[in-house]
Amino acid sequence: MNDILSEDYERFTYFINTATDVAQKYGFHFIETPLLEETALFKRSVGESSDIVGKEMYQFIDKGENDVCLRPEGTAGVVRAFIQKKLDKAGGTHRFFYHGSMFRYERPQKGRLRQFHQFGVESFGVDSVYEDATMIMMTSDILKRCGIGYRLQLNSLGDSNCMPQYRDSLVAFIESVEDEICEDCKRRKDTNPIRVLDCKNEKCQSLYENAPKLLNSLCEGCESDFTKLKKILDENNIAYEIDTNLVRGLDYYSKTAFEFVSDNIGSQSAIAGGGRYDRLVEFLDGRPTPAVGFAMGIERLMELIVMPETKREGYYIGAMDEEAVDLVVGLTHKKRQSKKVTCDFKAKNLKNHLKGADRVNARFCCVIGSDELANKTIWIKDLQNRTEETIKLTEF
RNA sequence: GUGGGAUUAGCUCAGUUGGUUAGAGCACUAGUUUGUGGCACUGGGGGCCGCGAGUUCGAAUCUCGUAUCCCACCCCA
Repeated sequence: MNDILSEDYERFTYFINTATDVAQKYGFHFIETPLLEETALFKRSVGESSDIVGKEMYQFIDKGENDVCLRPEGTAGVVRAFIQKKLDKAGGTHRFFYHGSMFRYERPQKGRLRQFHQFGVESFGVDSVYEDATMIMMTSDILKRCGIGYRLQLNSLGDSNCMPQYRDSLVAFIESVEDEICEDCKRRKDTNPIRVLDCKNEKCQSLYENAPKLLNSLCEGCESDFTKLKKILDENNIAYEIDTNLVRGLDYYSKTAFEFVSDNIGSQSAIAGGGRYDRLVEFLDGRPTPAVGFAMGIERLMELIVMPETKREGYYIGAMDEEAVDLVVGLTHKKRQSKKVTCDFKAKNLKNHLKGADRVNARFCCVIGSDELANKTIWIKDLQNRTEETIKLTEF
């Protein structure tokens, strides 16, 4: 759990605004879904075998005996809303983006919080691999506009034609070496066998060199889509690495899987992840609808965002005489109808007012002292150009 | 769920073998000319030393418990 304020808030909103602008340029529309959903939704979509559902959900029974939980990710809720609004039956394409809090009960560490924020995008109704490429381009655009460097990792997970077959052959392979692999891998064999491939245990790794490769087992359709995707990215100058071990942790992904990683933020290096999930809508009782999406973890991006230079803005108004304070307050109220104004209620000398104006990064420092009070004028200094003038109050 | 580290001023941290009134830098506030900013100088405010027990003449310091945070594993954004 983390508070977001001051400079963090500046960065946070800067990211949301930038990502929103990019998503809108791609023709996506904002969608807001509830933080609370029925637990069953995530069990059916994310998958019972995943850690997220297995042990990381903030789950409870509410006063109406409903089994609910705070959403651990964004896609399931958006798909639920998509189906509930009968957009699956309406046909056509529907493109959404969202941002908000997600909750996972895990041991916190750098870049991993129990309440965190994601910015995500979901596209429904487009089965073309061009849409997959578009998702990657959008992610890349957002990161670039925020000045964030990244590596893009790419894989294909196959579809219902080729994936189950591959899974079986992999499990058979694991069983052939089961006596020699680590405890974690033995567990993974049952929960999520593909995960064994990126086990960090060296002994396991050497054993798995001979394991069947997912990319060699793709069916014709998946194979040609993957080839096409790489071609599109090449032609649009988006660099990528093929990572045959890249497996999305959520059960609903198929075909394209991608992950953007940063080497500069500690061990939690994934800053964005996504892929295609053509079967999810029908898993949740909608009409079969191809879909693809991605999500970005905002907290992980925070320290990587390069903020634009802040410019001096607005006015600072202060008094050097107690008698002028009331006047200054009135002027501030008037000026605030159109400008950002900071007002200091304490009478102090000019130097302190100038310091104060600097501190709030004001463009103009306006001061009324005894001379100005007598002459009904106000002294104004442009702190950027270092020019100054004294004008009549009626002109201020 | 497993392992390690930390907790002293608003922030980053010193603090000797246990010994007077617990320090520094930054930040804040004021003054250095009732009139010129980012710098400098001088002063000032600000601490349940995470919390609770214990040992001791005496604990920020030693012991135990507890809470919180951090880092890593697992997994994920």
